[in-house]
Amino acid sequence: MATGQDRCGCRIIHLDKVVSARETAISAAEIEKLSQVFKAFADPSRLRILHALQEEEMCVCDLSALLEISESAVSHQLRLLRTMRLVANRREGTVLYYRLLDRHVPELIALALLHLREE
Amino acid sequence: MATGQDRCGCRIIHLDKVVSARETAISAAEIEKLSQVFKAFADPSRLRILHALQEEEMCVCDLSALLEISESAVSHQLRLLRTMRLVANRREGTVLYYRLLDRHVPELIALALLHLREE
DNA sequence: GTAATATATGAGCAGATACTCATATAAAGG
DNA sequence: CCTTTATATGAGTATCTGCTCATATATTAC
Repeated sequence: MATGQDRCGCRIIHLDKVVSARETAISAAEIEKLSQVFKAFADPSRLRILHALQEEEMCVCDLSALLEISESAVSHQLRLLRTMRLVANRREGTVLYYRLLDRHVPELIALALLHLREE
Repeated sequence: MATGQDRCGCRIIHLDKVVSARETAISAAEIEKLSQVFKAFADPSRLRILHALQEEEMCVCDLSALLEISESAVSHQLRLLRTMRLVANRREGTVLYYRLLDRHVPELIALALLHLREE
């Protein structure tokens, strides 16, 4: 494991802090996944989709009308959310109804909103 | 307010759902701010910085050593987090010590981690 | 004052991202 | 079978982002 001192010009003032931070640090793999979760929430269109689905399942063209963006754009975002396992769909004829797949989604949005509103 | 029907090719299958979703929708301004909050968490380097600062305040070069990225890169990320009012600093001589400015930061990270680990 | 240290900041660039547009697919109706 | 409807998907593109590199600033030591 590199200490950081063996790298060009990389000084450490408080080695103890760095060492103890390394001990409690989240693994690189988990950090990567974590950042992708937040990335899923880090776009206005996806946020609005996730928030709308909190109330009830909706199909692509309804979401398109709600957000006032193209159905293609909605579909692309839904694919990303599907890949992230945040939403799932159910087919009824030609219509696909999307729903939230995870109870943490509303919690994360609510917590972030709380943060905003306390500023 | 546009109903969505007056736009080229924008169909609505379930008008009732769209209308009720519009009623409970978060305002555009808040959606924008919300997405920026999540964006602040949506990068591995920033996540690691925020997580490290949960334990104790740290200076730029310590964070640089911890993350193994340049001090300039850390400084740029810290500026973003400062602008977002997620961190603040205190000067002691030439050293700037950064700390978390918001109690929701650890909560958001913990909640997202919980989500990950329940998969 | 000058030099050194710790950090900030602007420009520039490679990669990521959120859309558009055209095309493909899947189910239902005829 | 062919057509329509609802959605998916690939390519292309403009914008955004996270870094590097060079330079600027602020504080301390001399």
